[in-house]
Amino acid sequence: MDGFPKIYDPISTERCWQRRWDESKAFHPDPNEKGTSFSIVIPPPNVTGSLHMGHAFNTALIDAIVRYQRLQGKNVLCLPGTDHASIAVQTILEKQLKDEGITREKLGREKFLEKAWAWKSKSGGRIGKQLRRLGFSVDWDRERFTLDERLSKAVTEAFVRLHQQGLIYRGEYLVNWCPASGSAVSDLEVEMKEVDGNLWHFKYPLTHGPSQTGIEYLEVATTRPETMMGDVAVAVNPSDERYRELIGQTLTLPFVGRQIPVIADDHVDKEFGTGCVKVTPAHDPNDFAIGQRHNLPQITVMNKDGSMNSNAGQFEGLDRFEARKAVVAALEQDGFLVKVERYLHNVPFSERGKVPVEPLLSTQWFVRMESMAERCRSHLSKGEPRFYPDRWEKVYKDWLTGIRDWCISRQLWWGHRIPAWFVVSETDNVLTKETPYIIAYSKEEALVKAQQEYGSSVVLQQDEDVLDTWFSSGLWPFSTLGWPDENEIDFSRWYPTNTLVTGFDIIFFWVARMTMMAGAFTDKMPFSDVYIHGLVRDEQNRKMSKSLGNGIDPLLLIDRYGTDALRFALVKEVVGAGQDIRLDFDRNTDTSLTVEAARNFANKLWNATRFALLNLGETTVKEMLEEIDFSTLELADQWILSRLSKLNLETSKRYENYALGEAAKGLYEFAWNDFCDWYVELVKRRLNVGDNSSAEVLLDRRKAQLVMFKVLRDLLVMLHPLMPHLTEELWHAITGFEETNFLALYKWPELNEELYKQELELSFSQLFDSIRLVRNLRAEAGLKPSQKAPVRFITKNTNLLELLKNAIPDIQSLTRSNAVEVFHPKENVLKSSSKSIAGVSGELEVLLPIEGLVDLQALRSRLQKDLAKAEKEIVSLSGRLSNASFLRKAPGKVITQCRNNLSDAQSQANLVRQRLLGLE
RNA sequence: GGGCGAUUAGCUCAGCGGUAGAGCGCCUGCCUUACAAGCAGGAUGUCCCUGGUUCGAACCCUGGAUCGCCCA
Repeated sequence: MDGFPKIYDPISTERCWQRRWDESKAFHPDPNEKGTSFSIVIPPPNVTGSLHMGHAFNTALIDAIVRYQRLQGKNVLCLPGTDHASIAVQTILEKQLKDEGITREKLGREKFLEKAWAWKSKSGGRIGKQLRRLGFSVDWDRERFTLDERLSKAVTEAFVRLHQQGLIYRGEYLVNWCPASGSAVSDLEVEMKEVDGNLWHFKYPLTHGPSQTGIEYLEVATTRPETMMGDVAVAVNPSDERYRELIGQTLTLPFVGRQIPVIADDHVDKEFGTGCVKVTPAHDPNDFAIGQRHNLPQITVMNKDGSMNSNAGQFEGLDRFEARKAVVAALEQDGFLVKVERYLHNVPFSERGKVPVEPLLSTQWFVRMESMAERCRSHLSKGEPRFYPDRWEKVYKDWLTGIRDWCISRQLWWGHRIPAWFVVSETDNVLTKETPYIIAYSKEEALVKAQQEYGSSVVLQQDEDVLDTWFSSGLWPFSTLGWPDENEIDFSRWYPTNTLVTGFDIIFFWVARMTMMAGAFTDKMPFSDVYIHGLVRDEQNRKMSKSLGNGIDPLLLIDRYGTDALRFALVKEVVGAGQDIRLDFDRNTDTSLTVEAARNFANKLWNATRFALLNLGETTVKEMLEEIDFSTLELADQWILSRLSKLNLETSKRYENYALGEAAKGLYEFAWNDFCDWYVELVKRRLNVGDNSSAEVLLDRRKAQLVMFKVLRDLLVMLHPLMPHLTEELWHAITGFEETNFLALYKWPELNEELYKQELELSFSQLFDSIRLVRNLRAEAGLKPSQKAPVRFITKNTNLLELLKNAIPDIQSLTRSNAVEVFHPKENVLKSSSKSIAGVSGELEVLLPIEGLVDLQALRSRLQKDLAKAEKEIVSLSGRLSNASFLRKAPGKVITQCRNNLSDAQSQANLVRQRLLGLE
């Protein structure tokens, strides 16, 4: 067994199979092949990133699903790729440029993009390598990147079509402006954070002196004093008696001197502050709405870098936060500041830029969402797609209901440039809000169109902006398969895809965008199932993130424990319904007890296989498995095959229903408990016979070998989706490496329901209980494991009696007894052993006749403990059984069980009492 | 303000109407020739609180507490 060391080395094994799968293109499906299709596109990782635990988790789940489907004989495509992550890449590159002392504007668009591509190919390659180390069974030949030529073509196509349908428009609206990245961002890229700030109260004096009732000024409260130069009105509630007489009058804005009207608007909350609200339409979404209702001007007081502009008068040039201080100081100095309150309020932050977002008026491109969302809602009402766990369906649906338009333009360079050409010659060669534009597939087409409309001397200028990365990601399930060319064979073969597997954090960003885009362009939902999983959290239950620096590098754990161990640990922890999982990790030693346990499991399987091979004999496993005859097997063989067939049924159900954690646990328990702890131990006696034994004994050995290999092989297949490398290695090992195909491309074991024997399983669990009882007694008696001792069973239960009699050799070997006897109480054989150690379980009495060694006191207290337990049970059970309504209303099955349990407890109590008397 | 989830053994989590479970950790004993990354045995719980439904509640329903997340 040179090639089979005692300890499994995952590193070399995993590397070997990864290379072989890769080189033989094992996961490169042929679209022309027969069979049911199954397809998954992976959530494209950010091309700039490196692999984190979230990817490892997502990969473990997807790979389990696709590997399972392959074993089911389907024609499976699992398509990998990355997205271009506009803002992230650009942020990184600009930082690099800054360190070199230049700006992207100085460098120029073309040079900048060259750098971006160079960086992409470096970092994209890294992601690919890392995904390979996870053993991800994707088709690398079909790897895609959102900026690929074909995917870019799909983006243009999508933009053009949406525009034709009137679903894309351009306009000046209040958008979320991120001063850090110098771009607009969408609503989803804004996160609200509670901030401990101030509420400043100011006086705005009435322009024409005191009112009839003597009011000289209105007091307004704001958290953002720096925007006051953009105020165009003060609003009060029309029903507010305090200010009714002032409506229509004007106030004079401090510093600026502008006269602004007092207006009435129902949306003003009378109770909040003074009931007067300053209205700044160009810097606040609510004020923007008020401004629209009252036809107010919009005065922008900031530049796009967050500094104050000329409308801010004396504050021009200051950064917005410096301006806040300066404005407050100036107001105070001039006597306009009434008071300052501490105030906890929500501030919108840019998710990427990590700075407060500035609501800013700006001309951008938008997608009209309502009709697209409506189409999705209608699909959803037909169960398309179906969410696992289903509660996420509600989250998805709620977001689609009352959806807002999507700002898709970004003032960035890295990305898909918007296919819009402005006819600047129509507006004196200057780009303005009024400049007409042409949407086209190419510059040439745009020119032709423009000339037709505006004459031959037009001058065109393409929009500088790019599209939101999620716009292209929204096309991912079909752009990767060849769309817009719907005749593309991959598209017709694998679209729509089957399952999308992703974290709940991107249901809106990505899942909903894909369904909307797919609905619009393919008239189908892009996948039938959405399997939503949780996030991996750190040992303190925090979300792992780059900015916290609390991420755990999966490769660190892979190097230490192996990929399969990490994957199995992650999946086994999933179990429940899309709950977050917490991974323990010791940062000082880079160790994880959870992953270590999974590694130990891998080693257990390795050694179970090692044991099997040590007992193989001369024939090959292949021959062996062909000769198996299920009709003449020993009871233990039948038992393990019954357990195995049950496992087969349960496990395939679990894989189908995305209950992967349960699948993992079920396989773990079967492998470790049923197979290793019981079956292998039982079978050792039968294997451990000399070659010149009788024909009957040799035949029995043969059967044991057969069954052991059958079970092991099926187990390896079923476990393969979760631990692909180890199982591939062991599967080849037990076939003597004669098999040229991969386990990964093999087939799921056939389910033979005739092997399922409920009665037998019950008997064996009784047998195991009996054995455990003996072991327990031996331990209490202080017998060394190596010390042989006799054991006697006494029971009046004839079934149990038979069972134990038949299993005498097994009991002997599993309890290290040198003589096992089984009696009916009528057979009066107990006299000499009244002082032996005894235990009772139900109707079974176990005696260890080892007088002299027995500690009477210990024995008595043990029996008393048993008695107390049995008596407690008797009280509880007889209480229930004497309850008339229980007998009337409870199902017969439960009552019968209750009666049986009671009679067990009673006979146990009686037996224990007798034993105690015998000790007097 | 609206919604979702969690709360079970020291830790991480299963169980979701019929006498409380697993893994890890802990204690005791074992190098029993597959595995000490192992084997055998053992200890450990007001199943967050509160009412209610039920013959019976960790599980279903009221109300509440704490923690976390999403949306406004």
